[in-house]
Amino acid sequence: MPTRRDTISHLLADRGHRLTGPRLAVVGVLVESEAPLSVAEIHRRLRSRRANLVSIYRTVHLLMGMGVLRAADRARRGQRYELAEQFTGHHHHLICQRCERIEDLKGCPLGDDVLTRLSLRLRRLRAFRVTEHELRLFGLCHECSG
Amino acid sequence: MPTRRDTISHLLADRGHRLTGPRLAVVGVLVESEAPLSVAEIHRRLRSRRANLVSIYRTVHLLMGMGVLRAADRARRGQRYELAEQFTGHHHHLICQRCERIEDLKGCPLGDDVLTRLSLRLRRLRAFRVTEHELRLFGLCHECSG
DNA sequence: GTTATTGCAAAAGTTTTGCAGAATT
DNA sequence: AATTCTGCAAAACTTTTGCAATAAC
Repeated sequence: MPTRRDTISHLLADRGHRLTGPRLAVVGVLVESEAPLSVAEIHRRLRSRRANLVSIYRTVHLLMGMGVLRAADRARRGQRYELAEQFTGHHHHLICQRCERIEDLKGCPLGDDVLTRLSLRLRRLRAFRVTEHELRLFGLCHECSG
Repeated sequence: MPTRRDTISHLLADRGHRLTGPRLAVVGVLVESEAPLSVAEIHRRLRSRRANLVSIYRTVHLLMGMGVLRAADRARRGQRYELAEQFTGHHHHLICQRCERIEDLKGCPLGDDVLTRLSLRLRRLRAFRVTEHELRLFGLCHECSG
């Protein structure tokens, strides 16, 4: 059974990309990690010298283009802010992947019951206390899907 | 009935903050906006001259500290990346608000049925085509809630 | 041997900080 | 009048780009 590392290496090779030290190192770190990592964190886990920071950026972009990686926070240009829910009411977001428009979706597709059960379960099983949640629906807005 | 703008102005004043031009301008833009805005976008909407970029940053931080604003993408230090779901399986994230640890939550609290109905509804009513979704549960991890 | 890839240097973009002058209370 | 707040300048970070040297095929 091939490891995910091997699978991704072959994907790279098959598409004509070279299997270089920095690329394999970055893939290795991402495969081992149980959580999303920033470029700086990848660099740190490589003990700073198996790949230059710039090469990590380039490798990450290459892997994103191939669909092997995805960005956990997708804000491209700067953090975005909105009024707290005491002013806006509870809502979530529709995010267009093409034009980056963000629309509000009032209310909550997760019912109160689902949320309550989920919170209880996470508290018991993982000792995690949920205080807030956020649902983001990605896709194409009415302008971009027309 | 007081506008949200008035409510926030009074909150500022009550806590001893001064009601200055730049602050009121930033609050005004955020109250009017139907979507989260970056600092650069706020600046642009103010036609660049009612407040300096630096003052917008400071106002945003002030309002965040007061609980009036919240950040839509919460990554503090750089974008984070993870393997695509073809490698990890469908999952969501538990995010600790204290130590910023991110844990995976395998599976999906939104059932297939909820998701299907939601997608259909958004397509019909808003012409939005959902292709992906992401649920983030914020709270305290087992280390931080102990 | 060819060509893609790396690493350095440096630029571009975002966010933070220090400080003197301006504005609010 | 007393402070807080602003704007400028400049620093600290994160991310991107150009180019010569290096490494993969």
